[in-house]
Amino acid sequence: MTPRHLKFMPLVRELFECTRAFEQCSDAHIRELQLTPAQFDIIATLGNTQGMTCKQLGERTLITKGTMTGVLDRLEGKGLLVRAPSPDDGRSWITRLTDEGQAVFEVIFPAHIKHLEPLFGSLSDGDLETMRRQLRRLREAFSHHFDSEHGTAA
Amino acid sequence: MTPRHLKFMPLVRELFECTRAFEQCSDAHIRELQLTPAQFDIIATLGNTQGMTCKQLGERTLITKGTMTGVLDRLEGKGLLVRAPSPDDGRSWITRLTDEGQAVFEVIFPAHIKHLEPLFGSLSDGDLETMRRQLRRLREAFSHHFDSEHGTAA
DNA sequence: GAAACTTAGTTCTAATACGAACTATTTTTC
DNA sequence: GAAAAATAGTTCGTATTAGAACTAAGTTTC
Repeated sequence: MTPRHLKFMPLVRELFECTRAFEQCSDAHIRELQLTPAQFDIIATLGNTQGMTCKQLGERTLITKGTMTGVLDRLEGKGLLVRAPSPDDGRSWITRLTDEGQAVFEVIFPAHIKHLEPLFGSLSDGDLETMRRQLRRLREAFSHHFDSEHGTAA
Repeated sequence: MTPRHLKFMPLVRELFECTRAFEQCSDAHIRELQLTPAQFDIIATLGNTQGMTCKQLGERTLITKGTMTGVLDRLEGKGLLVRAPSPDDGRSWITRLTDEGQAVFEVIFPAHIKHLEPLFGSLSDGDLETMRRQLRRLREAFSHHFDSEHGTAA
Protein backbone atom coordinates (compact mmCIF):
# COMPACT_ATOMS: atom_id res chain seq x y z
CA MET A 1 0.00 0.00 0.00
CA THR A 2 1.57 3.29 -1.14
CA PRO A 3 1.73 5.95 1.56
CA ARG A 4 -0.83 8.58 0.85
CA HIS A 5 1.58 11.49 0.84
CA LEU A 6 3.46 9.97 -2.08
CA LYS A 7 0.25 10.51 -3.99
CA PHE A 8 -0.64 14.03 -2.96
CA MET A 9 2.80 15.63 -2.67
CA PRO A 10 3.57 15.19 -6.37
CA LEU A 11 0.26 16.86 -7.13
CA VAL A 12 1.14 19.75 -4.82
CA ARG A 13 4.49 20.11 -6.50
CA GLU A 14 2.93 20.11 -9.93
CA LEU A 15 0.41 22.70 -8.81
CA PHE A 16 3.19 25.01 -7.67
CA GLU A 17 5.32 24.47 -10.74
CA CYS A 18 2.41 25.04 -13.04
CA THR A 19 1.57 28.33 -11.34
CA ARG A 20 5.21 29.29 -11.41
CA ALA A 21 5.56 28.48 -15.11
CA PHE A 22 2.56 30.65 -15.89
CA GLU A 23 3.92 33.50 -13.80
CA GLN A 24 7.23 33.29 -15.57
CA CYS A 25 5.54 33.84 -18.92
CA SER A 26 3.09 36.38 -17.69
CA ASP A 27 5.33 38.44 -15.42
CA ALA A 28 8.11 38.78 -17.98
CA HIS A 29 5.67 40.43 -20.34
CA ILE A 30 4.19 42.64 -17.63
CA ARG A 31 7.61 43.91 -16.67
CA GLU A 32 8.19 44.87 -20.28
CA LEU A 33 5.14 47.06 -19.88
CA GLN A 34 6.85 48.85 -16.96
CA LEU A 35 4.51 47.45 -14.34
CA THR A 36 4.83 44.89 -11.58
CA PRO A 37 2.43 41.94 -11.58
CA ALA A 38 0.56 43.37 -8.60
CA GLN A 39 0.24 46.73 -10.29
CA PHE A 40 -1.02 45.10 -13.48
CA ASP A 41 -3.53 43.14 -11.47
CA ILE A 42 -4.94 46.33 -9.98
CA ILE A 43 -5.11 48.14 -13.30
CA ALA A 44 -6.77 45.16 -14.97
CA THR A 45 -9.30 45.04 -12.15
CA LEU A 46 -10.09 48.76 -12.19
CA GLY A 47 -10.22 49.09 -15.97
CA ASN A 48 -13.67 49.95 -17.37
CA THR A 49 -15.15 50.43 -13.88
CA GLN A 50 -16.22 53.45 -11.88
CA GLY A 51 -13.70 52.50 -9.22
CA MET A 52 -13.94 50.41 -6.08
CA THR A 53 -12.81 50.21 -2.48
CA CYS A 54 -9.67 48.60 -1.15
CA LYS A 55 -11.76 45.76 0.15
CA GLN A 56 -13.33 45.06 -3.22
CA LEU A 57 -9.93 45.16 -4.87
CA GLY A 58 -8.67 42.68 -2.33
CA GLU A 59 -11.53 40.32 -3.11
CA ARG A 60 -11.00 40.48 -6.86
CA THR A 61 -7.24 40.12 -6.77
CA LEU A 62 -5.02 38.01 -4.57
CA ILE A 63 -3.52 41.07 -2.89
CA THR A 64 -4.03 41.36 0.85
CA LYS A 65 -4.91 44.65 2.46
CA GLY A 66 -1.55 45.21 4.10
CA THR A 67 0.11 45.01 0.70
CA MET A 68 -2.65 46.90 -1.07
CA THR A 69 -1.78 50.25 0.45
CA GLY A 70 1.74 50.19 -0.96
CA VAL A 71 0.68 48.97 -4.38
CA LEU A 72 -1.97 51.68 -4.65
CA ASP A 73 0.50 54.29 -3.36
CA ARG A 74 2.92 53.50 -6.14
CA LEU A 75 0.23 53.53 -8.82
CA GLU A 76 -1.03 56.82 -7.45
CA GLY A 77 2.55 58.09 -7.60
CA LYS A 78 2.66 57.14 -11.28
CA GLY A 79 -0.52 59.11 -11.84
CA LEU A 80 -2.47 56.04 -12.91
CA LEU A 81 -5.10 56.16 -10.18
CA VAL A 82 -6.67 58.44 -7.60
CA ARG A 83 -8.34 57.81 -4.27
CA ALA A 84 -11.43 59.74 -3.21
CA PRO A 85 -13.34 59.42 0.07
CA SER A 86 -16.36 57.17 -0.16
CA PRO A 87 -19.65 59.05 0.10
CA ASP A 88 -21.23 56.07 1.87
CA ASP A 89 -18.63 55.08 4.42
CA GLY A 90 -16.28 57.42 6.23
CA ARG A 91 -13.68 54.68 6.66
CA SER A 92 -13.54 53.90 3.00
CA TRP A 93 -11.92 55.24 -0.15
CA ILE A 94 -12.95 54.75 -3.73
CA THR A 95 -9.98 54.04 -5.95
CA ARG A 96 -10.36 54.58 -9.65
CA LEU A 97 -8.13 54.90 -12.69
CA THR A 98 -7.24 58.36 -13.93
CA ASP A 99 -7.71 59.08 -17.63
CA GLU A 100 -4.08 58.16 -18.04
CA GLY A 101 -4.62 54.96 -16.06
CA GLN A 102 -7.58 54.00 -18.21
CA ALA A 103 -5.53 54.75 -21.33
CA VAL A 104 -2.77 52.49 -20.04
CA PHE A 105 -5.34 49.81 -19.31
CA GLU A 106 -6.73 50.01 -22.82
CA VAL A 107 -3.31 49.42 -24.28
CA ILE A 108 -1.79 46.83 -22.02
CA PHE A 109 -4.76 44.66 -21.15
CA PRO A 110 -5.46 43.48 -24.71
CA ALA A 111 -1.72 43.27 -25.34
CA HIS A 112 -1.30 41.00 -22.37
CA ILE A 113 -4.23 38.78 -23.31
CA LYS A 114 -2.78 38.45 -26.77
CA HIS A 115 0.57 37.55 -25.25
CA LEU A 116 -0.98 34.82 -23.12
CA GLU A 117 -3.23 33.28 -25.72
CA PRO A 118 -0.59 31.09 -27.40
CA LEU A 119 0.20 29.50 -24.05
CA PHE A 120 -3.09 27.67 -24.27
CA GLY A 121 -2.83 26.85 -27.94
CA SER A 122 -2.66 23.11 -27.45
CA LEU A 123 -5.82 22.98 -25.34
CA SER A 124 -9.42 22.97 -26.50
CA ASP A 125 -12.12 25.04 -24.86
CA GLY A 126 -13.37 21.81 -23.34
CA ASP A 127 -9.95 21.02 -21.88
CA LEU A 128 -9.78 24.44 -20.28
CA GLU A 129 -13.23 24.05 -18.78
CA THR A 130 -12.48 20.57 -17.46
CA MET A 131 -9.29 21.69 -15.80
CA ARG A 132 -10.96 24.70 -14.30
CA ARG A 133 -13.60 22.51 -12.73
CA GLN A 134 -11.05 20.10 -11.33
CA LEU A 135 -8.99 22.88 -9.84
CA ARG A 136 -12.10 24.35 -8.32
CA ARG A 137 -12.91 21.08 -6.69
CA LEU A 138 -9.41 20.91 -5.29
CA ARG A 139 -9.51 24.50 -4.08
CA GLU A 140 -12.82 23.93 -2.37
CA ALA A 141 -11.37 20.95 -0.54
CA PHE A 142 -8.52 23.18 0.65
CA SER A 143 -10.54 26.17 1.66
CA HIS A 144 -13.33 24.26 3.37
CA HIS A 145 -10.75 22.54 5.46
CA PHE A 146 -8.99 25.77 6.28
CA ASP A 147 -12.22 27.54 7.14
CA SER A 148 -13.43 24.77 9.41
CA GLU A 149 -10.09 24.83 11.20
CA HIS A 150 -10.00 28.58 11.64
CA GLY A 151 -13.61 29.13 12.52
CA THR A 152 -14.35 31.23 9.44
CA ALA A 153 -18.02 30.39 9.52
CA ALA A 154 -19.75 30.01 6.16
CA MET B 1 -18.11 32.57 -30.77
CA THR B 2 -16.83 33.13 -27.24
CA PRO B 3 -13.56 35.07 -27.10
CA ARG B 4 -10.76 32.71 -26.19
CA HIS B 5 -9.58 34.67 -23.19
CA LEU B 6 -12.95 34.22 -21.51
CA LYS B 7 -12.07 30.54 -21.51
CA PHE B 8 -8.50 30.60 -20.32
CA MET B 9 -8.58 33.49 -17.86
CA PRO B 10 -11.01 31.73 -15.51
CA LEU B 11 -8.68 28.74 -15.55
CA VAL B 12 -5.73 30.97 -14.69
CA ARG B 13 -7.68 32.50 -11.86
CA GLU B 14 -8.65 29.11 -10.51
CA LEU B 15 -5.05 27.96 -10.75
CA PHE B 16 -3.91 30.91 -8.65
CA GLU B 17 -6.69 30.58 -6.11
CA CYS B 18 -6.10 26.89 -5.72
CA THR B 19 -2.40 27.42 -5.07
CA ARG B 20 -3.24 30.23 -2.70
CA ALA B 21 -5.75 28.11 -0.79
CA PHE B 22 -3.20 25.38 -0.36
CA GLU B 23 -0.57 27.84 0.84
CA GLN B 24 -2.98 29.25 3.36
CA CYS B 25 -3.43 25.84 4.94
CA SER B 26 0.16 24.81 4.64
CA ASP B 27 1.88 28.04 5.64
CA ALA B 28 -0.25 28.55 8.73
CA HIS B 29 0.94 25.22 10.04
CA ILE B 30 4.56 25.87 9.10
CA ARG B 31 4.54 29.15 10.97
CA GLU B 32 3.32 27.32 14.05
CA LEU B 33 6.51 25.28 13.71
CA GLN B 34 8.55 28.52 13.92
CA LEU B 35 9.69 28.36 10.31
CA THR B 36 8.92 30.30 7.17
CA PRO B 37 7.63 28.38 4.14
CA ALA B 38 10.94 28.87 2.34
CA GLN B 39 12.88 27.63 5.35
CA PHE B 40 10.64 24.59 5.65
CA ASP B 41 11.12 23.89 1.99
CA ILE B 42 14.90 23.85 2.41
CA ILE B 43 14.81 21.64 5.49
CA ALA B 44 12.43 19.21 3.83
CA THR B 45 14.72 19.07 0.80
CA LEU B 46 17.92 18.57 2.80
CA GLY B 47 16.44 16.05 5.23
CA ASN B 48 17.91 12.52 4.96
CA THR B 49 20.54 13.63 2.44
CA GLN B 50 24.29 14.19 2.59
CA GLY B 51 23.74 17.80 1.59
CA MET B 52 23.69 19.57 -1.73
CA THR B 53 24.75 22.73 -3.52
CA CYS B 54 22.80 25.96 -3.83
CA LYS B 55 22.10 25.11 -7.43
CA GLN B 56 20.64 21.72 -6.56
CA LEU B 57 18.52 23.29 -3.84
CA GLY B 58 17.25 25.82 -6.35
CA GLU B 59 16.26 23.04 -8.74
CA ARG B 60 14.39 21.06 -6.09
CA THR B 61 12.58 24.02 -4.56
CA LEU B 62 11.04 27.06 -6.16
CA ILE B 63 13.56 29.39 -4.54
CA THR B 64 15.76 31.41 -6.87
CA LYS B 65 19.43 31.83 -6.18
CA GLY B 66 19.27 35.48 -5.18
CA THR B 67 16.79 34.59 -2.47
CA MET B 68 18.56 31.38 -1.53
CA THR B 69 21.53 33.09 0.07
CA GLY B 70 19.35 34.89 2.60
CA VAL B 71 17.23 31.85 3.39
CA LEU B 72 20.32 29.72 3.98
CA ASP B 73 21.93 32.49 6.03
CA ARG B 74 18.98 32.56 8.40
CA LEU B 75 18.86 28.78 8.75
CA GLU B 76 22.58 28.78 9.38
CA GLY B 77 22.02 31.45 12.01
CA LYS B 78 19.49 29.16 13.69
CA GLY B 79 22.10 26.41 13.74
CA LEU B 80 20.02 24.15 11.50
CA LEU B 81 22.51 23.88 8.65
CA VAL B 82 26.15 24.40 7.76
CA ARG B 83 27.95 25.23 4.51
CA ALA B 84 31.25 23.60 3.58
CA PRO B 85 33.34 24.24 0.47
CA SER B 86 32.74 21.70 -2.29
CA PRO B 87 35.71 19.42 -2.85
CA ASP B 88 34.88 19.21 -6.56
CA ASP B 89 34.22 22.83 -7.48
CA GLY B 90 35.90 25.86 -6.01
CA ARG B 91 32.87 28.06 -6.70
CA SER B 92 30.48 25.80 -4.90
CA TRP B 93 29.38 25.06 -1.34
CA ILE B 94 27.75 21.96 0.04
CA THR B 95 24.91 22.79 2.37
CA ARG B 96 23.74 20.12 4.78
CA LEU B 97 21.62 19.91 7.91
CA THR B 98 23.33 19.89 11.28
CA ASP B 99 22.34 17.16 13.75
CA GLU B 100 19.92 19.67 15.18
CA GLY B 101 18.59 20.45 11.71
CA GLN B 102 18.09 16.76 10.97
CA ALA B 103 16.33 16.36 14.32
CA VAL B 104 14.01 19.25 13.46
CA PHE B 105 13.37 17.66 10.07
CA GLU B 106 12.45 14.36 11.65
CA VAL B 107 9.85 16.04 13.82
CA ILE B 108 8.28 18.59 11.55
CA PHE B 109 8.25 16.80 8.23
CA PRO B 110 5.96 13.96 9.31
CA ALA B 111 3.93 16.42 11.35
CA HIS B 112 3.37 18.57 8.32
CA ILE B 113 2.46 15.66 6.08
CA LYS B 114 -0.05 14.55 8.65
CA HIS B 115 -1.44 18.07 8.78
CA LEU B 116 -1.89 18.16 5.00
CA GLU B 117 -3.37 14.73 4.53
CA PRO B 118 -6.97 15.60 5.42
CA LEU B 119 -6.95 18.31 2.76
CA PHE B 120 -7.07 15.57 0.16
CA GLY B 121 -9.57 13.42 1.98
CA SER B 122 -12.29 13.72 -0.62
CA LEU B 123 -10.02 12.65 -3.48
CA SER B 124 -9.06 9.14 -4.49
CA ASP B 125 -5.52 8.16 -5.45
CA GLY B 126 -6.76 8.05 -9.03
CA ASP B 127 -8.14 11.59 -8.79
CA LEU B 128 -4.81 12.85 -7.51
CA GLU B 129 -2.94 11.15 -10.31
CA THR B 130 -5.31 12.44 -12.96
CA MET B 131 -5.02 16.00 -11.75
CA ARG B 132 -1.27 15.77 -11.54
CA ARG B 133 -1.10 14.64 -15.13
CA GLN B 134 -3.37 17.43 -16.31
CA LEU B 135 -1.41 20.05 -14.47
CA ARG B 136 1.78 18.69 -15.92
CA ARG B 137 0.39 18.99 -19.39
CA LEU B 138 -0.58 22.58 -18.69
CA ARG B 139 2.80 23.38 -17.18
CA GLU B 140 4.58 21.90 -20.16
CA ALA B 141 2.55 24.08 -22.48
CA PHE B 142 3.61 27.11 -20.44
CA SER B 143 7.27 26.30 -20.11
CA HIS B 144 7.78 25.18 -23.69
CA HIS B 145 6.36 28.45 -24.83
CA PHE B 146 8.51 30.42 -22.41
CA ASP B 147 11.65 28.53 -23.38
CA SER B 148 11.11 28.98 -27.09
CA GLU B 149 10.57 32.69 -26.55
CA HIS B 150 13.63 33.18 -24.38
CA GLY B 151 16.03 31.03 -26.30
CA THR B 152 16.50 28.55 -23.48
CA ALA B 153 17.41 25.77 -25.85
CA ALA B 154 16.27 22.26 -24.95
C1' DG C 1 -27.49 56.36 23.44
C1' DA C 2 -23.21 54.70 25.42
C1' DA C 3 -20.36 50.63 25.64
C1' DA C 4 -18.88 46.71 23.03
C1' DC C 5 -17.95 44.92 18.80
C1' DT C 6 -16.84 44.93 14.03
C1' DT C 7 -14.82 46.70 9.90
C1' DA C 8 -11.75 49.72 6.32
C1' DG C 9 -7.56 51.14 5.65
C1' DT C 10 -2.76 52.28 7.19
C1' DT C 11 1.53 51.23 9.33
C1' DC C 12 5.11 48.21 10.97
C1' DT C 13 8.51 44.26 10.89
C1' DA C 14 10.70 40.30 9.04
C1' DA C 15 11.24 37.52 5.13
C1' DT C 16 10.70 36.64 0.39
C1' DA C 17 10.90 37.50 -4.67
C1' DC C 18 12.97 38.98 -8.91
C1' DG C 19 16.35 40.72 -11.99
C1' DA C 20 20.71 42.60 -12.62
C1' DA C 21 25.37 43.46 -11.51
C1' DC C 22 29.43 41.50 -9.45
C1' DT C 23 33.35 38.16 -7.90
C1' DA C 24 35.57 34.04 -8.16
C1' DT C 25 36.07 29.88 -10.47
C1' DT C 26 35.59 26.48 -14.05
C1' DT C 27 35.11 25.15 -18.92
C1' DT C 28 35.54 26.13 -23.95
C1' DT C 29 37.64 27.65 -27.82
C1' DC C 30 41.13 28.29 -30.85
C1' DG D 1 47.59 27.40 -22.63
C1' DA D 2 45.68 32.11 -22.75
C1' DA D 3 41.55 34.62 -23.99
C1' DA D 4 36.57 34.07 -24.10
C1' DA D 5 32.43 32.19 -22.45
C1' DA D 6 29.82 30.01 -18.98
C1' DT D 7 28.68 28.94 -14.17
C1' DA D 8 28.10 29.18 -8.66
C1' DG D 9 27.07 32.17 -5.24
C1' DT D 10 26.71 36.72 -3.24
C1' DT D 11 25.07 41.37 -3.13
C1' DC D 12 21.98 45.09 -4.24
C1' DG D 13 17.57 47.71 -5.20
C1' DT D 14 12.78 47.71 -5.55
C1' DA D 15 8.45 45.63 -4.75
C1' DT D 16 5.69 42.16 -2.61
C1' DT D 17 4.15 39.19 1.04
C1' DA D 18 2.01 37.79 5.55
C1' DG D 19 0.52 38.84 9.94
C1' DA D 20 -0.27 41.82 13.66
C1' DA D 21 -0.96 46.16 15.85
C1' DC D 22 -3.15 50.51 15.21
C1' DT D 23 -6.64 54.43 14.04
C1' DA D 24 -10.89 55.91 12.72
C1' DA D 25 -15.57 55.06 11.72
C1' DG D 26 -19.52 52.26 11.41
C1' DT D 27 -22.79 48.71 13.68
C1' DT D 28 -24.85 46.04 17.57
C1' DT D 29 -26.45 45.36 21.90
C1' DC D 30 -28.87 46.26 25.84
